[in-house]
Amino acid sequence: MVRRTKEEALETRNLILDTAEQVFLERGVSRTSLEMIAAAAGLTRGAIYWHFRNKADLFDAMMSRVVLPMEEMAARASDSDLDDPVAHVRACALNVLDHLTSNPRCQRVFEICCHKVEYVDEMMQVRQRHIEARNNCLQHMERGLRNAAKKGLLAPSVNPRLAAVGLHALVDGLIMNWVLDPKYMPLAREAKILVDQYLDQLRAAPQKRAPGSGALRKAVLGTVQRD
Amino acid sequence: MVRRTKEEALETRNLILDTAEQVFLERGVSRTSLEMIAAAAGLTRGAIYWHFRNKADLFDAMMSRVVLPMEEMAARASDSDLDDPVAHVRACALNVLDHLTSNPRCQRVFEICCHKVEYVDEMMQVRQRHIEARNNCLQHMERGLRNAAKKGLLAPSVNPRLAAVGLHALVDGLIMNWVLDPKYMPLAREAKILVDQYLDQLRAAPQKRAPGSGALRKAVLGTVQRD
DNA sequence: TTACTTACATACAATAATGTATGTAAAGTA
DNA sequence: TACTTTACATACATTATTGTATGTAAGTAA
Repeated sequence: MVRRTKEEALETRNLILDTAEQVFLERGVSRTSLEMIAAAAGLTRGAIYWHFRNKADLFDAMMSRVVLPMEEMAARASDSDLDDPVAHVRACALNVLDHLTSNPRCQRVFEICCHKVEYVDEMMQVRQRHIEARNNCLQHMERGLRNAAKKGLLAPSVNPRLAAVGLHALVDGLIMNWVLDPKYMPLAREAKILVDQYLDQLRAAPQKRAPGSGALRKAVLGTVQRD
Repeated sequence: MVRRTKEEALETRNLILDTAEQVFLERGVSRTSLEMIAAAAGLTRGAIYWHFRNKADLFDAMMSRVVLPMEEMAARASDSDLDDPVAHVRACALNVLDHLTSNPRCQRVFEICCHKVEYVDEMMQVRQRHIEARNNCLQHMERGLRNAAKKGLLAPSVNPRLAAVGLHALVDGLIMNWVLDPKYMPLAREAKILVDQYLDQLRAAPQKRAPGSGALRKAVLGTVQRD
């Protein structure tokens, strides 16, 4: 291999990351040596050690390519839709689902960080990052629901924190099970129905119903097909 | 080490499994050598190779100590409560939660198989077993809800399969997030509330409400504390 | 053009883990 | 009691992987 210019070096770096994704997915992070990645990319370990300090650093870079854009999405989502908090929460959840189902790289990396890596030592910080992202998401949802409650959009008996925990667990559970086995169900479509159902239930209190919520409920449930 | 009798050999086997649990939890499955486990147990690799073929076999045995009892639980649960299917589904979900929160070994092994192992090669069969168990659980829930629907216990608009998927994802999501970080919330207590809330919503259809369901709903939501 | 730096490839040394083979003392058995 | 088997421990050979050190040709700046 001959000497490369700066742009070509960046291409090499991306090639390494792409290849690492592939090989990690096939063989798991622990069982892939840097030699395997290098060979699969048509390079040598020298190239990898030039761009990354070691396997953990490479893994981290691979994660960042997926996580950073998603964190930006979340940050942008915080600014909008301040007038209808429930719609905002809904949009957030559906955004994540949409992004996941439409982005193959995201799917691969999710599969890797869910089932192809062990969270010990240096990897523990990735896990910590995951926990913090979740807590952020929860706080965000809770604030949204709390605002909605203040505007009288929710049943007065609804506990915003618990409702947020429930919604998050529902979405997270759907995602996890879909990642585990994509034949599980058509994620984007059915998750949407379930999320709407869940949110509608928060609105449709027996005591006092927001106008139109019944209609929404009926419409939502009406899309459900028996098989 | 001197020669052991049969019962003592069984003790040795259990000691190996207990120790493996510990070390896998601390260092991850890939990074633990059989030498580490042996040393931590005050034995040598010879003992491990006598009782197990290799690390995968040892891992499998460790899993079985937790999974087999749970599968038995599930099998027993299928026989009872045929008159009130919804209560049955509820009991199933809460049983799992109760078992997990009250059984430290179950917690350790869950943590291991969720975050300390990579599902490749021989481990793929463990994953397959997980998928099948989930599908069984889903089918079981769906049947329960379908029976409940036949008895008029559910809103007619409820799709049993989708409702089962939702309930399962909710419980699974709660468990996963609690395993990820037990500080997350008091699992047993709050999950119970959310499950009841979810099931009550299936009953409390706008069109036609089963008698008493409104009271249940109110009682359930009433236990929610604002913090 | 020279001198320096970049972007890799190649070579080397050290370690660690695995599976198997062999050793051994006690337990079981006839 | 003598033999066989069990339940381990010990020793060995092989292989894989890592980090680093060094080499090198091409780009880049003065």
